[in-house]
Amino acid sequence: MRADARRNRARLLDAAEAVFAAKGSSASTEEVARAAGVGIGTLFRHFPTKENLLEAVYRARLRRMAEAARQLASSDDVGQAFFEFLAEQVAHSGTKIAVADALAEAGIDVRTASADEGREVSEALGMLLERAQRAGAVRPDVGLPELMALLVGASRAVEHAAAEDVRARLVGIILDGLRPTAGSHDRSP
Amino acid sequence: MRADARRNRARLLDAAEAVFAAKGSSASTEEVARAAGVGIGTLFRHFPTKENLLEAVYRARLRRMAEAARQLASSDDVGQAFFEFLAEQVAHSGTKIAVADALAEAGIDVRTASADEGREVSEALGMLLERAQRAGAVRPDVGLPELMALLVGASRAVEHAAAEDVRARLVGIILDGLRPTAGSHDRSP
DNA sequence: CTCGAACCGGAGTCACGAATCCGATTCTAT
DNA sequence: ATAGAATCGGATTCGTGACTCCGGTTCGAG
Repeated sequence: MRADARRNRARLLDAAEAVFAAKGSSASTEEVARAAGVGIGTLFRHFPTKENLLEAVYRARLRRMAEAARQLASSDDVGQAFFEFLAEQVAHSGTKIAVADALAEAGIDVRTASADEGREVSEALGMLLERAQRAGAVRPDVGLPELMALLVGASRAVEHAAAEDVRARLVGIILDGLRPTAGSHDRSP
Repeated sequence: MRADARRNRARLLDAAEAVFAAKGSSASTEEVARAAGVGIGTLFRHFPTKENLLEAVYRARLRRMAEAARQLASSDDVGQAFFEFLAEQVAHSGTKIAVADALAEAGIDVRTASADEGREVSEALGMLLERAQRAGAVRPDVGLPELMALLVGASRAVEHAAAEDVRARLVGIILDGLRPTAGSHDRSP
């Protein structure tokens, strides 16, 4: 693969992630190409289908997420790491709609195309969850399915909270539901 | 307004709600018309724009939601009523994507078109929340914005949980986050 | 340096879906 | 019962966006 081809492919992936994050996955391919600074032809050579491009973006995102989870799973304080991970993933969920859509589509992809990345995330997240539970930081009746669905929902919820402080409190509320016994309910940090 | 016109309008609204709930709001107008048993022309006479049709569906949904909240606000046990309301709205959120999208779009409409219904929901929900808090059933640092965002997020989350028991547990987790101190964490009812 | 292969770009094709138009078909007031 | 006004329905128009095609350009091995 030629050097310029690889560079363009990388640019396209980055641009796609940014554009889809900002405008939703119904943004046009042309816009992605423009944002990447390449022609449409180039986009379609690298990703023969829009769906294909979306899938690539999702996979990359999933891979990063799995990586983050894996790293945190071996942290000193697994409980704290667990909640930090969730807060991080939700709050900083790309810039906007990214993680939610990524996981939404991933829910489909897991069973179809991007099975590898899906499994990766499942394993890493499952590990993190299990350890956090064993450490007594998370109520024991929460399973991996609940956690993944909750992650999606939390991301969505945050999208609909404009103000920053509302977002923060929202994440706090959701995470508190995961604790074995309710934590401090202070409104200000 | 002629009787058949009114009847067709009602049919269209029902069909639209069902179709959009089942297939998302990107379903085609033709499909809605077919489901309603009328021609496309009829659809566009009643709702001159697809956006217009969507808005009508959302408004209707919001109105029903506000109505439900109002009724429960004067219940004997406001706390229980509060949680039942949320569980009901989330679980039975139309059949699929409805409430989430409805509220999502409503978030926009509230500031623009369907201001009336938006305010209605806000008031009713705010009332319900306040009373539930005063009754000590809901932690006091939760505001209306958090609650509405949480409603959206919870609906979304539930969508991504296929199994019925996962859904139930998920709702439980989310609602527990709203309690002043964690409730029972039993896995089975 | 040079040549061929691979890559780039964007004008053009094609399909799909929203919205229009008007002859055919009801309804309702008289 | 009947006129005529409003409504219905679907063939058609128009716009948008995914995807193709091919001449021009760029890379890199010899």
